[in-house]
Amino acid sequence: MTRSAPIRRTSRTAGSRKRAEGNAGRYHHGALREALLEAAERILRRDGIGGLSLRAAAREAGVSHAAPKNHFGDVAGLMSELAARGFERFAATMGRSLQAEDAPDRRLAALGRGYVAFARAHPDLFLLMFRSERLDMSRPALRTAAAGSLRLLSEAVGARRGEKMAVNPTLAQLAEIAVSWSLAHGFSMLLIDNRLRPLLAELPADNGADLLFTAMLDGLRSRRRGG
Amino acid sequence: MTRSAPIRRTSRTAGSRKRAEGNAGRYHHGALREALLEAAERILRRDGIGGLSLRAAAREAGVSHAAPKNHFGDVAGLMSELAARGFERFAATMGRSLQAEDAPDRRLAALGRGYVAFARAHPDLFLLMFRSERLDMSRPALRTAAAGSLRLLSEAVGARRGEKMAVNPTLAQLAEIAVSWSLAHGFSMLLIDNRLRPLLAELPADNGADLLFTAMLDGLRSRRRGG
DNA sequence: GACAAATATTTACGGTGTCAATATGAATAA
DNA sequence: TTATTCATATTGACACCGTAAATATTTGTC
Repeated sequence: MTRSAPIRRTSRTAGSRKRAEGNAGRYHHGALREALLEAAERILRRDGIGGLSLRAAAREAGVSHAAPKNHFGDVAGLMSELAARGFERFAATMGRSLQAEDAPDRRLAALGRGYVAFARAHPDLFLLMFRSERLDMSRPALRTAAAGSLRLLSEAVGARRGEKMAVNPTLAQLAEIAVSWSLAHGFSMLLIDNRLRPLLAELPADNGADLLFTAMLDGLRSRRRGG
Repeated sequence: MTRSAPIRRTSRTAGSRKRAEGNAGRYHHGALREALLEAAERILRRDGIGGLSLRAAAREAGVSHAAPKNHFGDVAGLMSELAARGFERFAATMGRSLQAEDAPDRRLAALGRGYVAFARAHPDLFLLMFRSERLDMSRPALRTAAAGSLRLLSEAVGARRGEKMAVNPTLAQLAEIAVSWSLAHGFSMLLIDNRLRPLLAELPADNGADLLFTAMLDGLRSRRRGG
């Protein structure tokens, strides 16, 4: 993730640079789109998904409440671009998890752990990424980014099955993708919505979720051997 | 001070019944709590979760926007009571699914199908039931109703394992509960959020979701036998 | 009938998204 | 250089939203 840090130079030397990066305080911000996305992500972390609004992002970025319209159109636009970035980081997280393993079945399990780890590390971003009613799924950036994450899963499943994923996947392939996805997604959702508390209450407080998820995968594996 | 508005009286005969059911239009509604819950559910169906608000529910019930406060306190109160009712019907749906089967493993599968069927039949109510940020999980009605649904699942898993669920469940038991729950929940969420579209595009349009979910459960069963 | 408690309304405040009108400045052409 | 055009930002308005305080009305109870 090589994103150049936004240098907020408040000096007014600024010269005649195109799209200066640190125009805070000027009438034309210069890099407002980027600044708004960063502001929105900051809000998401600090105040949760309930605190994120167009006006809040504008306030956080230090511009007027209507300024975001030029860059995102409406609130769904901002949310969707933010979600798209989320999916990119999501895929990166799972990609790193994959690299740590070699055997195909272990790689699929690692993908699942990466899925859950991302949801736990960025719960509100994760919620936003899957809150369709606040998103505009027709946005190319969002479509592409979401599709990228799905491809990761699809290929990991194909590898585990020792099959190459063709244009027309079989029902068994689709079913295994759906199983893996539903398992990781359901666990993540229930976990960050605090719905697993009754189960986690029976487990060590510090790493109960990890323990439980590992036991879930182990249980499925032992089933395959005839449990 | 002469205020013109509050005459309203639509001239029903309206004897002196206590808690009459048809008090619409009177200053004291008589059964406003119930009416608000029904109004809210109607809105949820008609306008989706984005259209549901305290004021919208009051409007739909024909009372002033501040009237709900007496019965639910705040917006989380209304949402939570609505979610509690949702969980009761949720449990009833899954209970009916259970009754249709006899063998424990088929009963667990039926529970999962009931889970998904409810989510598809009442998508916005289902979303609300699991949207923790808009709920007050400390409300007894909601706690109780949610716990009831979980107990259904817990017992179905216990029966499948041929074990009685004790006060202190084992890790393997917890793991199987979490697997079943995560699977049904993740599939439901992804389905009603339209995230499974890439997968369903490869399947018949009319019953692709059923086909896929069945294939998922079959895949897991065949694993147990050594696939 | 008088009075207290419950319930509903009105009014007000600050928050939200979105739109239209306006202001500013950067880029471009003359 | 100067003039003009166009993208970008601000301002103000409107209709929603949740919540609170003050007020009005009805019900229930002495």
